[in-house]
Amino acid sequence: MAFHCGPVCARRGRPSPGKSDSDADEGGRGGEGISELRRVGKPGESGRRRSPAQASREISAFRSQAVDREPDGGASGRGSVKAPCALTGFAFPDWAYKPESSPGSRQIQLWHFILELLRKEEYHDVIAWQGDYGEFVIKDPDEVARLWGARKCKPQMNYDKLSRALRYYYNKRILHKTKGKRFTYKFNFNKLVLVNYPFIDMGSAGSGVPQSAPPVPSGAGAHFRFPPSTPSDVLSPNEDLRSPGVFSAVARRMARGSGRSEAASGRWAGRGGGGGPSGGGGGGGFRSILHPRLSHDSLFRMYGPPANTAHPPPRAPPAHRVHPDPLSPFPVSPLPGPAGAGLLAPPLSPALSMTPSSHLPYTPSPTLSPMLGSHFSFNPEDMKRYLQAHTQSVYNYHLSPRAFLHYPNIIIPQPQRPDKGLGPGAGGERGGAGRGGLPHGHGHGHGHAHGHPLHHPLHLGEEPPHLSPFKFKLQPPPLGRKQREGQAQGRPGSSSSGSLSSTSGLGSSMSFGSDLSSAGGSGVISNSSSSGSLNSAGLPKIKVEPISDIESEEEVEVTDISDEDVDDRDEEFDLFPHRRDRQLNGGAAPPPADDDLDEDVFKAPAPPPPGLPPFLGPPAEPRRPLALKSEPGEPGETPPAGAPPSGPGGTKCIPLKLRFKRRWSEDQRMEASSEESDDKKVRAEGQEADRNGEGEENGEGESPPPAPDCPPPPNQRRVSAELHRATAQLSLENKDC
DNA sequence: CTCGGAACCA
DNA sequence: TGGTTCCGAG
Repeated sequence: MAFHCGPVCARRGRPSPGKSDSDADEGGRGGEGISELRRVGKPGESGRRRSPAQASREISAFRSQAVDREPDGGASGRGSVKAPCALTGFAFPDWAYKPESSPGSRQIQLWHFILELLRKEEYHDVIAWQGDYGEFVIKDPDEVARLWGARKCKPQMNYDKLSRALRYYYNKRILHKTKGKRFTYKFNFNKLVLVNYPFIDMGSAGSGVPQSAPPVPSGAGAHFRFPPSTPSDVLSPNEDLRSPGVFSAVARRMARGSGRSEAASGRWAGRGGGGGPSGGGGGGGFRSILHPRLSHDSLFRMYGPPANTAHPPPRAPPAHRVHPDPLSPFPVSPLPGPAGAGLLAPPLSPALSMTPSSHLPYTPSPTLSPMLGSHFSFNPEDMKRYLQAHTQSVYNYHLSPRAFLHYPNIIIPQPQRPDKGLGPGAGGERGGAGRGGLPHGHGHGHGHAHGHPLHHPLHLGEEPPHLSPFKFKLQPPPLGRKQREGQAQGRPGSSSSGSLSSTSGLGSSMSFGSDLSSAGGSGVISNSSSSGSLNSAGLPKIKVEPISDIESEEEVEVTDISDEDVDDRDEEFDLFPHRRDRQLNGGAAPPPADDDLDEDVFKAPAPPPPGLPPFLGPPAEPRRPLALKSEPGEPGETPPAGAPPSGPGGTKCIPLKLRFKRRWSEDQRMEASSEESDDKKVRAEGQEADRNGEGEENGEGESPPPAPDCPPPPNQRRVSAELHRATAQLSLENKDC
């Protein structure tokens, strides 16, 4: 067993570059000796014989690490980020590795390592992407364990241990297990990305494309701060993961949002298509991503012409899930191969895949990308682009129309958010806006935490002056299974955990700055119209269109950012949006309406309570507030059974706080039952998906690519306008209340 | 196989 | 913090 622990191991730090081979030392180091004795017994890894090839692989693996770190000269230079290594293609910012930043992350982390292996073709026989986006299979567990052990200088490493480590990621949401499939796990790239790059300023993304404008280094006042957060932030499960509130939100949205109807069900629509292996050129990758349901045209319509004129006309309908690289979860293969073209950014996240490429302003261009060759990179720039794209997509695409309206300029929280400790008001998660704002509620908040607005194409610039950190986070911290259980038990009342408090913060809920308001351009509205799903999602329950029959609920599902947060669920997988719905249903009580509720809350006219700026009613915008809830009859708002009594009708007037509370309570309940929910959700989702015609990720097979449906009706805009109005009214009402 | 608790390490 | 190592349970 030769593990290469050499240099690498020696220092916690990263191996020095180049050393690759050297490492061969085996690890014998006693350091860990601890249990060697014990371990001895285990069969395991130890014995594996490796083929030379493997050996080489190992080496390369190590090497890659070292290499990766090269500074990139490129744009990325900014900040502490290190340049991605072209060689590896997979680069992480230094901080990712660095100890200093985060205590925890001094060394390479397992997920990094996994990703690394994944991106290397050499290891495809050992571990490879498979199935849904982000899903990978460990073909040779022992080998992977060995490699890992080598990297960590833990000769005794075996799959059992490695898998344990992997399981810890579940709670962090970095990974989750694909049930039913052996050795199959799925990355939650959103988390990874978001987590790591929460600070990225999306603002630039807006219209445009970053291409021309590389992200500005933080120094410049730009929002983009690179290394703001410490790595720890990055990964920390509780907050950290979420921290990227906005992003999260986005992600969620992506996942969930229209998701359900759209991508959601489908899994990442993106998968394939576009880009070819090479990443298809610039936009290609994304393009492929478009949600099946939406046509480019629609998108455009919805959002208006892409900011960049440059965009090529929408292509033919993207093939869903077609990927050049079968192995890769990304639309564009992240793999090092030829694909060089694929820029990481976009492809990176499976989530992205969901996004419609069309708008993406972002066009991957080699030039732009520092990492040309690389596919997956954490390079800030790439990430930024990625995120931007993400954002856009999210907002544009996945967010509810409402969201768009309101959040046109969503800002990403700055790295240093004060909010951390936010009080109730603050909302717990840092994440700001995205997070969903209100826990269930809608988030009206302003999400912007200052910062970085995501803009829509429509509104680019405005950033709200305020930087408030995101506040709303109602969600309780993600719970582990155990925790959940515990909660369940404990939580008779409602949220037991402290998280609540944050929740309570309803008020805290996100605050959207004026930004949001600004957003609204018509474009936004149109969005809503886009697909039924969107509508549903977006606007509060107004059914603009008869969406498919699918349960409106689902369709409705998500919507705003606020929803987003819906919490953990989302969080869990941003990637997997659907779950949430399921959960609701499954969840204890939540009546079908749950979603509604959730949404309701959000929907509720959120007149932002004092703390919250009105979600809807953007000041800036002339448009009137939407009727958030105009949901017809939606008792939706009404509290679910368990929910507090607000009459259906009455609900409208209910103070936001109450609403939030209710929502919160519900959530809590749900959470309690959540355990099941996952599975259930999954199933449900799957079902739904099926209904929709889209498959979900359920581990099982891949579902066929979803067919796009529901082109947005032309009148959507009108509708949306109406909605806005209604919203506004509601808002007013609420205020009164 | 998978999960997750617990103790422990760095 | 992020595993690593054991281990019992399903």
